[in-house]
Amino acid sequence: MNVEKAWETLKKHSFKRTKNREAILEFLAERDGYTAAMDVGEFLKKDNPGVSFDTIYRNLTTFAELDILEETDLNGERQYRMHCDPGVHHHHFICTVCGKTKHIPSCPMDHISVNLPGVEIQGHKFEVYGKCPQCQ
Amino acid sequence: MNVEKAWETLKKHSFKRTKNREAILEFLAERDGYTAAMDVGEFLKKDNPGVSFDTIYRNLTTFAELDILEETDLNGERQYRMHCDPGVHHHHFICTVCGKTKHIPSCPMDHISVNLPGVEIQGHKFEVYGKCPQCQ
DNA sequence: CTATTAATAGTAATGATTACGATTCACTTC
DNA sequence: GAAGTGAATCGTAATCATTACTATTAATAG
Repeated sequence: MNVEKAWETLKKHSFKRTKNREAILEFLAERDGYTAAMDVGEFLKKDNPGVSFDTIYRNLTTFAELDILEETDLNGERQYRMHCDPGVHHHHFICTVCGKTKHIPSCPMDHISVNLPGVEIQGHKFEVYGKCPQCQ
Repeated sequence: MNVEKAWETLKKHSFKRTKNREAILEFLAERDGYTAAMDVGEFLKKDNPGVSFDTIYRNLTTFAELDILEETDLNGERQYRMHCDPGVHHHHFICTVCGKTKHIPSCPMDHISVNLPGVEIQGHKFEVYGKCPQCQ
C-alpha cells in the first residue's frame, strides 16, 4: 500500500484531504515497521505543534478500519504500519527494539488443525518477536 | 498447576504465605480462562476491601515470573490464568466474551519455516479468538 | 517472644487513550 | 470564486489501567 492508493480509498469513502492525514500517511509510508500512535503524534507536532490526541487517534483508527494501516498492540501501546498488502493474509516478525517488521507469508491456521468443537472462530494473532540484524 | 504446587514454588523462592496471595491463587484456580488484573483485584476486595493496586499487580507479576500464572495482553488489559502445564509449550483459543480458554497443543513455530536470515528470535505469540459454545 | 525484612495499605503519579464543546476548514453548489 | 454545510480539528479535561512511593503491618526465623 502506498500513499496514492490510500487516498483513493479515502476518497471512495468521502473522507476529506487534510494536512494531518497527509502527514500521517507520508510518515508511515517512509517507515518499514510498526510505530506507536504516540510517536506518530510526535511527528505531526513538528509541522503542527497543536495537533490534538483526538486527531491522531481518530485518523489512525479510521485508517486501520479502511485497511490502509495494520494495527497491533505491543507492550501496552497501539502500533500502526502501512498495510503491506491489503487482502492478502499474512503475519510479521517484529523487532522488539526498533519495531521493524519482516513479512511471514504463511499462516498457522493453514498448518494447524485447531480442534475446537463448537467454538466460533473470529480471528487470530501470530507474531514472532526478536531482534533484527541492525539491533543486535 | 494447582494451588498446592504454586505454594511449593513460592516456598522454594522464599515468598511468604499471605492472605492476599492465597486469595489470588484460589480465585484463579477456580477459573478456566483469562481474567483481567483489575477483576482479580475486584475479587480480592470482597474479603479485603483495602487491597492496594500495588499488592495486586506485584503479586500477579511475581506469579507470572515464577511460571505459576500465564499472562497475556487482551484489548489493552493484562490478563492472567493458572499455568495449564508449566514447562510444556502450548497456545490457547480465547473466548472474546468470557475469557475462557481451550488448549492448543501444537505450535506454529514447529510447522512454519520462518525464513528470517540474521534475526535473533526471542519469542512469539499465537492466540485464536472467538466465541465458546456458551457465549454464542 | 523478638527481630528482621518482606508484604501491604493508602494514596499520588504516570502514560496512553477517550471524550467533547467550540472553532476551523475542505469541499459542494451556485 | 463566494457562501454554506458538515466533516475535521483544537484545546483541554476526563478516564482507565498501571506504576510508584512511604509509612505501617505482619510472616517467618531464631
